[in-house]
Amino acid sequence: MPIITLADGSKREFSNAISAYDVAADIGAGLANAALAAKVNGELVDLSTSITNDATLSIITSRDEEGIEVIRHSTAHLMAQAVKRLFPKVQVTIGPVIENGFYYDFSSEHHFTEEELEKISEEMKKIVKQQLPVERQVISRNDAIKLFENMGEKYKAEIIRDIPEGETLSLYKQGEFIDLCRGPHVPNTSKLKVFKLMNVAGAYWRGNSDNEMLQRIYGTAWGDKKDLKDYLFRLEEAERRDHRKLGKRMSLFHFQEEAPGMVFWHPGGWSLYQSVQQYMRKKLTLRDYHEVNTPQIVDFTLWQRSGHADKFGDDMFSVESEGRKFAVKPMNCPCHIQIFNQGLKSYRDLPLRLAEYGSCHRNEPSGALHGLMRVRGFVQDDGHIFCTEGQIQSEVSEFIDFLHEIYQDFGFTDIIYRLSTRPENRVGSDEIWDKSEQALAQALDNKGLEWQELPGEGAFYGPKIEFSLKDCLGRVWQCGTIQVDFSMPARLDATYIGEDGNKHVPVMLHRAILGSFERFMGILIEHHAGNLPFWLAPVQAVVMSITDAQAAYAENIYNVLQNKGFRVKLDLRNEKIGYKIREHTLEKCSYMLVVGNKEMENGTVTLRNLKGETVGNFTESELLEFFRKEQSEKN
RNA sequence: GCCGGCAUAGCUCAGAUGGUAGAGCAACUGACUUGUAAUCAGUAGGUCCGCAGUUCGACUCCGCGUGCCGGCACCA
Repeated sequence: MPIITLADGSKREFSNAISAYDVAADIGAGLANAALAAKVNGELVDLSTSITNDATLSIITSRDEEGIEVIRHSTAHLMAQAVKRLFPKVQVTIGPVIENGFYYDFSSEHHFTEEELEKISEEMKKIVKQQLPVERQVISRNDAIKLFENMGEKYKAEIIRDIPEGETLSLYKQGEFIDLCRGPHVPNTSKLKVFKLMNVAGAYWRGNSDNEMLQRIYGTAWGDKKDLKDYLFRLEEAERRDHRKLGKRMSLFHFQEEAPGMVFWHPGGWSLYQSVQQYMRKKLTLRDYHEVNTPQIVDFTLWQRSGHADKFGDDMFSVESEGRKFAVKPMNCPCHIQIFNQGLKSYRDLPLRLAEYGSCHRNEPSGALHGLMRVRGFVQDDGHIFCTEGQIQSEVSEFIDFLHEIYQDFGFTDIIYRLSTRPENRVGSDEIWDKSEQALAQALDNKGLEWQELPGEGAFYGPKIEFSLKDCLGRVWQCGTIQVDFSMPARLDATYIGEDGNKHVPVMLHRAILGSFERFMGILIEHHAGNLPFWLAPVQAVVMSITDAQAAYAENIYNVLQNKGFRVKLDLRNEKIGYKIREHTLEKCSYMLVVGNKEMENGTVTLRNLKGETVGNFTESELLEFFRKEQSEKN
């Protein structure tokens, strides 16, 4: 006689075991119709699940986040069924839910085309119309292996073989299609109405590049049509922010074939770059960093000693001269140790913070290049903190505060924190790794930050915290980082004299806030959709005249602003004011200063911002005051 | 690097089935002296990514290369 407690706290008693679906039907036909899955005692299950004992129950519909996930998961199965109908030779592999949708990986000689996505989509709609019930069935591991082998699905069989013996597995069957799956799923294919297949891509079996390349079809699925429409609209909006498009339109930078992955910065882009760099310089000084500069090209032996050549030798650009092999530096840390090593250091010198806007080159795989986000030539806001073991905690903590301050100033508050721990290929003892990982985890916890662990993703010399931001399409890019390194200083003979009069090896913290300037520019451009805040805008103001009569007056205002250090342009062209405004708006110039006869008579300018609002009429001194205030917000 | 796609004027893009290219915007010239997102007219502009090949003939078809795009893998 199960007593079922519903989400609203009400209780219902039933005389026999009852399915979640029947409870929904008992509550109301509308709910039964909307029901996709159920949550029994907090566990997400199929609607067909039979409830035999007292339990709490909530019915999951497309209004619940979990309901949407069930839809996406079931839509992945639906797509696999359609693919198998159209391409019987194809083998299925896995089809998980991802943010905003799902994918399914197929093994197939035949390569799917974009047009075939249409056909697959049509077939999916047919299956929806057939209203096939989706049935769960429990099966033993051995029977499952046999079943899929008989179907010729060797990938599924392989997946099951990797599941520990004795575990019960579940199958889901809809019509002729059977898939191994944990579930839960919608009760019937008729529930899957709002989806769109997005694109085809290659993906390695089990994510390993030594394995076969499968074909992945990405799709999106939603609870109702409006949500799908909104999603597709958001995608379009996002594409409009793409830094590669804006960079071209605003003439900030370009790439060309002769220098793949390396940026040609145009005046506007370089202005932005310089604004960011000068801002960082001020901030670093306030935090007791000392800026240095080290060679671009350094003998390969140094990279061998540091351990980089072993792991990354092939990814370094190298040059040869008089029989010596040099590497174009891929990073700055070994060079900073060389500076540390000059002269005897005392514990009193620690922590010693060295910073460099170090230009680095890495021969990234061609397929990895992506606009400004992933390049071969870049500059880091790099820094290395040499300290004692006891200073790690406070240095990391201070660094996180520093990073937050900087991100805040640039308008970033949505930060993803991740801790990458020891990889298989590494240097240093396990004790040292234990200590380093704990130090970083504790620093994050002390700040009350929510973080995620990435096991095995650390650098070869130490664990790291990664601070990531998202691009316009939701792709996550690492910008900031702090890494604990107990190994490299020893490899490169760094020592200091401790309180005890003996030599000790310092700990080195590798750290960056922006990461690479290039990537950060990309993120900045997308974050602001090109409408950079005043203090960063390549062109802060354009002075424009209505007719020739105001030319001298306009030029004077232009000169005053320029002499005060603002980035200004003058537009005296014989064009209509609407034409000039349109052009400078598209160029994303922060303020437009219009001068006509009215302004000339009153000794003012009319200020218009990028949103198209008239800010007001300003005299010369009022204007300077206004701009100074805008500028000083961040500097 | 791997799988797939793409590469035409400064930019955005048209150009079935092979017959050596076209629009809009931008540029240039001229007229217009203009009040808050496009004034009008005219002119010029192309090794159709590169290299080979098939063909009487290739922007178009085949091959190789390069770059870019979407993923995957990689990311000190």
